Amino acid sequence: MTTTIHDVARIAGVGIGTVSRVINNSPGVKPATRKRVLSAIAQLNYRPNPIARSMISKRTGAIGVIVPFFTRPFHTELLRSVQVALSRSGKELVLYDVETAAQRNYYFSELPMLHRVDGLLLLSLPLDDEFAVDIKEAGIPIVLIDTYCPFFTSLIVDNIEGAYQAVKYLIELGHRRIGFINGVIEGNIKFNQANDRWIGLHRAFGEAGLLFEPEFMFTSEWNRSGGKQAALQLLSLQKRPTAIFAASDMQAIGVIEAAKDLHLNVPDDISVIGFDGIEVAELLELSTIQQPIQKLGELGVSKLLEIMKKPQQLPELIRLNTTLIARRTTRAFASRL
Amino acid sequence: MTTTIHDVARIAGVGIGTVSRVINNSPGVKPATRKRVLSAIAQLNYRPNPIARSMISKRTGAIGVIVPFFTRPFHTELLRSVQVALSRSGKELVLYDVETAAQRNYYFSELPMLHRVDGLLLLSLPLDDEFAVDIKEAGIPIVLIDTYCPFFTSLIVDNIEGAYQAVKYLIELGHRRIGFINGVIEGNIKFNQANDRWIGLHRAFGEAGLLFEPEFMFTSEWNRSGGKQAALQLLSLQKRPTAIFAASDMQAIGVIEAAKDLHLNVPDDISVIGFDGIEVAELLELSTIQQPIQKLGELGVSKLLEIMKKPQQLPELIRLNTTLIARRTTRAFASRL
DNA sequence: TTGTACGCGTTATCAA
DNA sequence: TTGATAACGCGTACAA
Repeated sequence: MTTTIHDVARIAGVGIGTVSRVINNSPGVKPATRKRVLSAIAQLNYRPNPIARSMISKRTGAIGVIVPFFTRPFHTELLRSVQVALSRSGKELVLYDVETAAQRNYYFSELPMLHRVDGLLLLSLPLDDEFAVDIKEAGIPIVLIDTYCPFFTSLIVDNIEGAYQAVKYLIELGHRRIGFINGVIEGNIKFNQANDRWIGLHRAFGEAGLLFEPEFMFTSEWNRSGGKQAALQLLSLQKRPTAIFAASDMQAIGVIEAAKDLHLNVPDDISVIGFDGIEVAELLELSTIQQPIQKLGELGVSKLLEIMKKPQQLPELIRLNTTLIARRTTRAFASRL
Repeated sequence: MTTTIHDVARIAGVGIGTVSRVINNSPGVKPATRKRVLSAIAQLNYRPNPIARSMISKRTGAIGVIVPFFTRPFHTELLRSVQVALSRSGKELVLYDVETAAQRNYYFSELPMLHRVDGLLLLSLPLDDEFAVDIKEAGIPIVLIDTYCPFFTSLIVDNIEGAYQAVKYLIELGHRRIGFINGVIEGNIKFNQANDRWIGLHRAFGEAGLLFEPEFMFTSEWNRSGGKQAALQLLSLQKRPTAIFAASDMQAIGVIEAAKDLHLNVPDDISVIGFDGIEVAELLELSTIQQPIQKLGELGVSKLLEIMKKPQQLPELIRLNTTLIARRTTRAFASRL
C-alpha cells in the first residue's frame, strides 16, 4: 500500500542505501545514479516515513508547548508568537493545554520521558523543583517563558519594574488612594508574577514617600469577572480609591465594568491601568503595562533551539522590559470640592 | 541510556512478548507474572516508546489541526474548542498554522502522505478539489470545520441564514440605507462564507420588498483596519447608510472606530452589527450574529473520531445555526427632521 | 561509488 | 501461558 524506500530502490535499480543517501543529501552518490533515484521517487510520489526516521534519528522535529491556553488572552498571544517562531524554524508545534493541576502534573512527569517531542516550551506555568529534577534527568531540552526555575533557561519580564511603572505613573498623575487588584498566586511563591507586581507597587509607594493601605488590595482570578468582583468591593469602600491598578488587562476590563455598574466614569471618577498589553486593551483604549509578547516567543524559541544543539549550556535568566502605555482610562486626579 | 522493553523483560525474568502483553493489557498473562513485570516496570520507571509503537500500529495518537491562526479571533476561539474536545479524547494536537497560500498548499499536499498524524481537522480554509483528491487518495481521515468540500464531512454554519438574520433585524429596526462590508473571498466561490453572507443580505432585502444599492457594499480584509477603511468610505457617501452590517466582528469594530473618527455616534447616528460572536464583541457590547463556536469544535472532533473508527462512511454536510445577539450598537432608526 | 546487513523499540505471530 | 522471532521503514556501518 504505502510505498517504501524498497520500492524506490527497486524501480531505480539500486540498493536502499543509495536511496537513503539521496534522500538525505549524503555525499558520495554519482550524479547519474542520483538522477535515477530522484526520478523513481517522483514517479512513485514517495515520501520517507517520518516515524521510521525518528526511530533511528531519535528526533521528531516537533516541539511541545505547554500552556494554560484558556486562562488569559495573554497566553494566546504568547502562543502565537511561539508558533510563528517555530514555524520559521521548520518545527512542528504540539500543543499541550493545561486546564487543571492534575493535567499539568501529568504533562510535567510524562512528557519528558516519552520523547514525542524534541524540546519543551513552558509558558507561564510554575514548575516545582520536584518536577524540574525529573525533567533534568530525562535530559529533554526545555525553556521557560514567563515563568522561572533556576535549573533551566528562563525568560521573564520584569514584573517588579512593570508594576513600579504603573503605580509610579498613577502617583505622578496625582493619585494617592490607589487600589490594587492582584491575581491569585499559583505555585512557588518565591518567583511569581503576582508577587513581583506586589513588590513593584510597594517600591513606587515607598519612593514617593507614601504608604500603601492594605485594605486597598484585593486578590482575584486572572479574569474579567474576578476583576469586576474585586473592583466592586474596592469601589464600595468608605473612601474609595481614585485609581486602580490591575495585575492583568482582563482584570482591568472587569474594573471598568464594575465602574460602569456603579455609575462611575472612567477616567473622570476612577483611573484604571492594566498589565499585559493584549490586543483587547488597545481596542478598549485601556492604559496598560505592555509586555514584550512577541519578543518573549521569538527569543524563547531561539534559546530552545540553541540548547537543543548544544545541550550542556548553563541555564540563563533573561529579563525583558515592560513599557508603560498611557491611553484613555487614566488621567490626572483633580480633587473635587 | 533509555530503558527498553528488553530491560524490563530481563529484570522481570520473562520474554519481551510477555512484557508487551502486560503493557497493552492483553489477556493470557498469569497474575503472578503480570505482577513481576509490573514491579520491574515501576523499578526501572519504564515508559514504552511511543515512536516505536507508532511504527507498528501505524497510529500516532495525534490530530493535525490546520488553521489560519492569525487572521481572526474567531479562529483562535474555534481552535480552543477543538483543543478541549481533543484533549478529552486523549488525542494530541499538532498545530499547523497557515499564513500564506504557499504554506497552505504545502500542508495540503504533504501532510496527508506523511502520516505524522492520524487525522486532520481543517478550519475555515477553502480546499481546492485538486488537493481534495490527493487527500482522498492518501486515505487520511479529515473533517472540515467552517468550510466545505463535497468529498469530506463538513461542518458549516448557515451563513446565508445568519446574514439574513442580521439584515432583517436592521430592516425591522427601520433602517433602509444599510451598508454591507464583506470580507474578501478566498478560494472556490461556490461554497464560501463571504458569498453566502452576501446572499443572505439579498434575501432579507428581497423579502422586505427593498432594493439593495450596490454602492453600499464594500469588500475588505477580515480585520479591524479593513473594516475601518471600508466604513470610512461608506460613511462619506452623499447619503450615508444609517446602519452597517459587517461580515465579521473585527470588521465591525473597525466600523465603530471609523464612526468615532467621523464624530458619528454609535448607535444614534449609525447602527453596527457584526458576525462571529467572539469574546471581544461582548466586551464592546457589539450586536452580532453568534456562531456556535463551541459546538463546531466539539462536533468536528467527534465526527473525525467516528470516521477514524469507520473510515468508509459517506461524507456528511452538517449545517449549524447562528443566533442574533442584539446589544448596544444597534437601535431603531428615527429619522431626524 | 554502491549494495547488504544490522539495529532502532515495539507489536504480532507461532510454536512450545 | 509463555518465549523466540519476524516484521514495521529507515539510517548507516561495512564490505565489495
